[in-house]
Amino acid sequence: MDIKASRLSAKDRSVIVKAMAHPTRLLVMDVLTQGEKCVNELTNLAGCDVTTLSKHLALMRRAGLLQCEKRGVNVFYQIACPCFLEFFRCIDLIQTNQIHLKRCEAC
Amino acid sequence: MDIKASRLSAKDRSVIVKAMAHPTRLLVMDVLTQGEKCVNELTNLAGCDVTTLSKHLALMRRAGLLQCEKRGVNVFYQIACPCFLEFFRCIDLIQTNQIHLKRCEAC
DNA sequence: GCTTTCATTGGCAAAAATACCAAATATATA
DNA sequence: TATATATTTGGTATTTTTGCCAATGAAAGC
Repeated sequence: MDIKASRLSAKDRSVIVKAMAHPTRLLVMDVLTQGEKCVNELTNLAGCDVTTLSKHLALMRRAGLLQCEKRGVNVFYQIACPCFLEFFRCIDLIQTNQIHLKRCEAC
Repeated sequence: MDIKASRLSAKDRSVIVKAMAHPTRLLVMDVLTQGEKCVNELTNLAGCDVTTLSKHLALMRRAGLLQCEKRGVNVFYQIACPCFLEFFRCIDLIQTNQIHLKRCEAC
């Protein structure tokens, strides 16, 4: 079964994009492309307070970026949508591309 | 000649993602997928003050999302990287996908 | 039961982002 | 040159986001 994406409004899109727009959250996304991790592990990798990371994760989950599953005392987070690898490639390309583009003389 | 994207840090990526993370800026991106537009036209579509839109555009340009060209009194903006159509499809899919995903019982 | 570990939530101060006004700049045209 | 139009920049009040502490909840082991 194929899922057809309906067109979102700019407002709705911004909720999702904002949920990615933070260094810590992008780091988490990147780490999770390797597979699921629990909050504890992610906290060590991010190097911030657990409570801070927990709030980042909750935000990302509400936006539909992540899914989580509780097993024992741990809560494991994983990426909800596999298209992010493509997304990051795109983002990285923007920066690289920039160097090759002719700058606008007027601006 | 093919451009190879180097891997960016989460911090560098966040600059680019943040530059998209606003309803008005996403609207602009969407409009510009149809082709270049001048600031005046974009202002009418966005429905905010010209000075506000101008600052949004400057931000997006600095991040490498947009390019601009001055012709006469007008400054025309266009998308710098064609991969955004793919990007938006991905974003829209997240929301649609969300409905189909099993919610995490623990969270 | 009590204790420990893992994770989330409430609250709040600090930092960042946003939006408008006023002013400046640039270009075309009379 | 003076005037009108298009756009950008400086300044600032307002709103939003962020990050930590303290407190709470939840599961596992003693």
